[in-house]
Amino acid sequence: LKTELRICTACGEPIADKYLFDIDGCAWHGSCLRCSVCLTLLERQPSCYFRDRHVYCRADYAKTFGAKCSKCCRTIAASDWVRKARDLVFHLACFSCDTCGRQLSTGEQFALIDDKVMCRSHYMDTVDDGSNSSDDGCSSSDGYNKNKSKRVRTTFTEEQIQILQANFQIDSNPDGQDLERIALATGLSKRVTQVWFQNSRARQKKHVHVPRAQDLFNGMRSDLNNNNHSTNSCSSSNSNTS
DNA sequence: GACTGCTTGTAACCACGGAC
DNA sequence: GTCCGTGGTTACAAGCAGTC
Repeated sequence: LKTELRICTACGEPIADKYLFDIDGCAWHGSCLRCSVCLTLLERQPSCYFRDRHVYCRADYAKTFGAKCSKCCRTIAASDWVRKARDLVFHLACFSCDTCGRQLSTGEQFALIDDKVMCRSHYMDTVDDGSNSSDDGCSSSDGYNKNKSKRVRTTFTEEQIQILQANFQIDSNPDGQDLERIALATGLSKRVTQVWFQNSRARQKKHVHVPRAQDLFNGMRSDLNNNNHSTNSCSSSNSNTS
């Protein structure tokens, strides 16, 4: 509450309102506090950003001044999952080996050479090539085969699982565009997302079948109970089922 | 507590088939 | 031929029990 009238930074008019917005020494009418990019009214927003005498909503500030992914050079949104390597920041899906393109997982070892990310195996290849044989032929054409038996397992976060499961309930068989959208939302690669949906469909089928077998078993048990003194063959089939 | 071996769940992969 | 789905398999990671 001010005793002297202050000038609104946006409209230049004195502010006679009971309340005003004061950001870094500049004042606004509540009705004048808008994002300078999208013009969204920020009066009731939980936060806003102020830079070079311009006000921004959260999203536009991130777009304009936010960190950029060191791989794709696109802006990193506040909601994006990221990985950090030294002072570099990557989208989760962009944090992949520059040689083989494989997305790197949490806890996995990697190398950072001249702002390029390398998985452990390709980094070791590079080191080996430099120190041992300069070119033995096998690594140049298909060096990945050497490490093909080493399968790297992605560990999903709880949030990623929630997003995937929510989408699975809506559509268990999403098309390519939906897969890309879900991949973007989770920060996973499209391939990993696709495999997750494949496995989930298989799991669902499996779990549908298991209860039926259980029902069958329960049915047999109830039959057994109904025919209280049945023959030994019944009990033997019972044990087989279990 | 540390180590080992076994079991279980599941991500990733492969082979195959169908649709286009 | 390419793309995508399914079913089956492989390999990884975590949990658990047993042993020292």
